Amino acid sequence: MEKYNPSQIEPKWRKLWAETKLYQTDIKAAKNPYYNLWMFPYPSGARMHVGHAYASTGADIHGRFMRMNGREVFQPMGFDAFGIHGENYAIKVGRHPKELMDELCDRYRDEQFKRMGHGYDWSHEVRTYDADYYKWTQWIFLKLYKYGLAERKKASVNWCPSCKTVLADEQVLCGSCERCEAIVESKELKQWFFKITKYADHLLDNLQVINWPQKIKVMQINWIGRSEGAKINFPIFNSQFSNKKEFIEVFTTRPDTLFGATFFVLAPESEWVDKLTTNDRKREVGNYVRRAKSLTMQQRAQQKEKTGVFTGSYVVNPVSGEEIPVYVADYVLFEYGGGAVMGVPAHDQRDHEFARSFDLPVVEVISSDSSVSDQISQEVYAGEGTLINSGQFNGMNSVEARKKIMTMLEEKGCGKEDVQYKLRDWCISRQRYWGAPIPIIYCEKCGEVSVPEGELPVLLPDTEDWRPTGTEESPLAAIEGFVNTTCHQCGGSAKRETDVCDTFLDSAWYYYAYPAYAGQRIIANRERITTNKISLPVDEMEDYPFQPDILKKWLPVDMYVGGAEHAVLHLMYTRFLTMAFQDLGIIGFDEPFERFFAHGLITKDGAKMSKSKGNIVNPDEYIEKYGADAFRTYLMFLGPYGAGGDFTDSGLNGMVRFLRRVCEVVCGDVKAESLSKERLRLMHRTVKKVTEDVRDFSFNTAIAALMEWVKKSQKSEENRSVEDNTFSREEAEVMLKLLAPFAPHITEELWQLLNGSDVKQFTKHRSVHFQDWPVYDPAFIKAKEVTMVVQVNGKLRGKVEVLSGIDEGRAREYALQNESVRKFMQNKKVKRVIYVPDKLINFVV
RNA sequence: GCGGGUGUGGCGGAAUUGGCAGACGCGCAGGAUUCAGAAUCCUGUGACCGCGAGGUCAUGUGGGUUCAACUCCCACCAUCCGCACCA
Repeated sequence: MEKYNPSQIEPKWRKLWAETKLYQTDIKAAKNPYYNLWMFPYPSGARMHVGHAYASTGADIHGRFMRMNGREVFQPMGFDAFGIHGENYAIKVGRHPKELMDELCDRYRDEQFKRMGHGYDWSHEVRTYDADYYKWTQWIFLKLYKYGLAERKKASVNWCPSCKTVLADEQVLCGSCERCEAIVESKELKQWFFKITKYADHLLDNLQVINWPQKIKVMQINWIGRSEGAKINFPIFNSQFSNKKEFIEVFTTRPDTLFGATFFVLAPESEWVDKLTTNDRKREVGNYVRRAKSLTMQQRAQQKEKTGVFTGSYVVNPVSGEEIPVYVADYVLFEYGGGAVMGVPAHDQRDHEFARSFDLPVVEVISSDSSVSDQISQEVYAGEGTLINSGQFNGMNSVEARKKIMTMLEEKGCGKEDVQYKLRDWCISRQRYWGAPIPIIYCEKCGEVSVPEGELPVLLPDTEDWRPTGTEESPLAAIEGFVNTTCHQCGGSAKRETDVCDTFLDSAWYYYAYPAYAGQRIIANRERITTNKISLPVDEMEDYPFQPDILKKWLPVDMYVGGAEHAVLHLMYTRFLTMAFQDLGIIGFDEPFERFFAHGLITKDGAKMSKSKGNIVNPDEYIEKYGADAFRTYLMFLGPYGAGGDFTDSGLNGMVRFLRRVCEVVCGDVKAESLSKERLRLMHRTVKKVTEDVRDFSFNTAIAALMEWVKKSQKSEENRSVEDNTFSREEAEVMLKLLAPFAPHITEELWQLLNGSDVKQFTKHRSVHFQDWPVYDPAFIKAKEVTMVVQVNGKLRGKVEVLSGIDEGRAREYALQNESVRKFMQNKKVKRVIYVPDKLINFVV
């Protein structure tokens, strides 16, 4: 091949691959299945981003590698195009979401993803806004509803004033909306929730058995936020209540500090506030609560000074018997631990700040066991230590005291062990248009009724008034033909739920749909569910989208590649859903992804890419100019795939140079028929290195090894003597196979040239992508002669070539033949010799 | 504040897990080719001293362990990410 011409060969091969259905997997017949999945993208801009190209390329390389290692790889693709991200973009450009998403998905697929040369099986493409898809999203909602995992309840929820909808906790980042960065407000609204909290421990425990990056596991652990402690009852001491034995419950992780509780604080939203406020303090407390409720959570957290007001009431410390004042303060969260806190100012930073503001007594009850200087440096000691000022528990270690105090409380019936979680239920209602309608109706007589499964999907009505209203109601609420319906139970008039599902529900189950999806629809299955773990008996026959044989063959997903930013969003929701599916008896496993790999992010010229900086990398331009192979390989060469890298335009030239050199080296006239030991060693070493690196997602070093191989063999003895730059046939085949996952087009072209194949007779078996991955022979890797490093006092003083495996005495002899070494050894006495066979000898003098 | 990560030439990054620091690539410099440029090829490229052979210093900073430290330990600094009044 004279010239490296990607613009000619790349489209040619993509066309042939499509025509021969090279990447279509036989879902039913596959014997050695491997489900390789990449987080499907959501179109939220005119074109695909370079981040999509980067992430998808790494996943594709993994899939190709597994295929060449004998697995039947299923690598589907689709679009997460239902939901707020796409809708926000539609609002921005003033287009109807349906029309826009059809256009964008087609463009992303046909003009962009297909040009990357990925081995996707597009015959199973999924789009989450297809009625055939969201029918099953609604079906999932109904299943969870039926078994008590979905419920409508009034709660304090996050409201994004810009997106005009509520959001789940996970979709609020540092007090701002995940999508538009507006500051989130809190509102008391009746919304639909999925009970993910029921699975808190299951989600936590399973982290120990899945092969996921530690980073993601830690984020999930922190998000679930399991705390072990106690619930303690504080009796109310107040003239208004003197006759009743009422008490307030608080949660604490430190019951050992109970003797140090000198005050009591309620969250402004707590129902106790009204009950406990004495008449003379009603006005002041009312004002404070009103003000607190008007602040966003972020504003509350950013206040420098702790604020609050006295309610006029007292509660009794259950161990010391002291009456302690009850305050209302906005530093106490209503959603956590019952919205009340016992104030221990000596051992909690926040309580200490509050006590200082209100001149409340500080009683030290834990004495630090560490040195005096440590104690002085810390105002508030939150660590473990010895109990003081704590009655019969004095002198006891705080860890032990914790248990003893809990036992005592339990015996007295005023407390018990308890576990609290930071995790809250998943709010899935959205007051938006572009989502799956929640399949529930409200009947005047029967109340809340689910839509019968046979009536699914509840179609999203077409309308021109689809923009968010800001009235706490979805635009669907204004469409009478949609809202008004009849109750299928009593036949009376009823109204539909008008909110739609969170888009994270759409994406929480898409990988179940891929294998079941063919010809744009899910092939449903009629099955009797029998293994239901949730107590309700299930005896009906019903349609469901999971065909047992396909499920068993393809799921769980073998490898999932995606961004770490979804750690507590998609990755948490989808684990929850899988666990729920198992408990519902519709699948037989509880983790969706056996392995997950989090890719890094790319920067441009050292800076984060952003429109304002004008440093956006548009993949199309680079593919056009350099070809997909060079672009792919370059992206993977930037840095470790898990860490990302920095994109510079000039770097691509180097990759084109490399691919051109590969063409030269593979297609020149073959001169070296039998390879020297050195050349063989080089080849086997490269196979080993590339195999291990690709297996470990170390794509950058795998490419470096291939480059090194080309460079070194060009300079080897054979080539120098014949003044030629070619590989032997064996080397050429191995090179093409090793490079094939990175540069699929050019390797296919060269493979066909090498084998003199006729393009018209191209089949799977003739494709380089269906060849067996090369194996290396360790016997060839081992060198007869090795370079031994000679050190004197740990400093490099010389190198000698020695036979591999010589003993220390011989090594010593060789080493001392080196002049430079002798110079440093002169007039010195050898105290010690350290010998590392085949590597190094060090004389200590 | 808490949790996790990272820190190596002009730049992106290597280093078989304690054993030759800087693989590979970009960039740069010199040379070949060319009327000239582009492209391509060859050579060089951490810093400092030296004409040279060679030497000294170098992996964020300071200490330590070791014959030997980018790698292990302690302290600190910088930076990125996540969480953030979770009792």
